[in-house]
Amino acid sequence: MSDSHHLPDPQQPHNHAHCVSHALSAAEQVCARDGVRFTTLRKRVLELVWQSHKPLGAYDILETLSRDDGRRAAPPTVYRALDFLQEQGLVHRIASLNAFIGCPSPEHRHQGHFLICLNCHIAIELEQSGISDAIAEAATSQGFTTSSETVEISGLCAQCQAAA
Amino acid sequence: MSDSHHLPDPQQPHNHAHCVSHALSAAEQVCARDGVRFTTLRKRVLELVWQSHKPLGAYDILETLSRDDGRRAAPPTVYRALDFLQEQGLVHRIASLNAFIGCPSPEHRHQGHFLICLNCHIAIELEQSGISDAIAEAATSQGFTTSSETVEISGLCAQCQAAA
DNA sequence: ATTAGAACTGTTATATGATAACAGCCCATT
DNA sequence: AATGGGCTGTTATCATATAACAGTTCTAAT
Repeated sequence: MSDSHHLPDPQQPHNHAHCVSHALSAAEQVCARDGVRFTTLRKRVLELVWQSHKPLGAYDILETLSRDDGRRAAPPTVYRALDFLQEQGLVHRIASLNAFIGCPSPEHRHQGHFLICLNCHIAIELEQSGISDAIAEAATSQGFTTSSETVEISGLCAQCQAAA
Repeated sequence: MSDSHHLPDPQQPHNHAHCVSHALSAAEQVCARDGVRFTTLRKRVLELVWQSHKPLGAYDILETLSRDDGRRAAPPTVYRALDFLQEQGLVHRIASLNAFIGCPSPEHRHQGHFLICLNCHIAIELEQSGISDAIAEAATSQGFTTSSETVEISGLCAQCQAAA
């Protein structure tokens, strides 16, 4: 479980196969650790979510799945897999997009905070950002107890700005 | 436009009629200032959104509207009004709830950041919270240019914790 | 090895949230 | 009073998500 190496910056060109294989093996480990079943379907869905760094809609996944199998899969098939993956912290849901994205560091449970590019549609998960601290402070000041955080920042990523 | 007085804490019992009348007159002023039409429909929808401090779904608004008029209103009627109100900064959309809530301070344009109680369903808009600073810092560190922020914190408000 | 129960998946139907497209109306300006 | 832009009505449809139940597969206990 040596996870001290860096994952590539999703904004930069990179060998994305590494992202996928890393995500899948991390998922195997998480599921083994937690004693839950990483079934074929769940693995396929996670793999599809990881096909890029862009959040993917449930119906997009459904379509790919249906095409691959040559028969029409139904929504609950995908939603149940996605629910499972979210529960295990393997994917995050992006509320502002109704879409799902793979979590790059599922071994420790956390809330995802995202930068979402309006141009290339990539979503970058922020880690150690100070945002959680600011939220905790604001919540405390109102006597509020936090149980989940939705933080989704839309704008332009560095690459797309450079291109424009 | 003297707006230096305090709005009541939505968590505390308060004379909610004041909230509504304040919101409506603020809206009148904003629309007059910006040269846009605060029509009867738009006013009615804003009033409905302000019936409580709980985010309200578009179809809830639609239902009330239909009931009041004795005939079935159609979704675009409400969505167009809501779009307008959002554009003017008079309401915010809560992405994690697919719902809408009145903005307590529409005179200056801003992103809403919210604490949302899972028990009583009230949403408290944070003002001056330090969250924006933390976001700006995180975005800058990634070379990202922010154009909009979705910040929605779910948990338990002070009142509901006290009650439990 | 067998089996009973739990967990997972398939399938049909439906709920819920949002928008496209076009017709008609109102109202501010001329 | 005419006209043109903006607002609203209406129908149809799309997009996202879930309920309910049937059937299958896996696991754990015998």
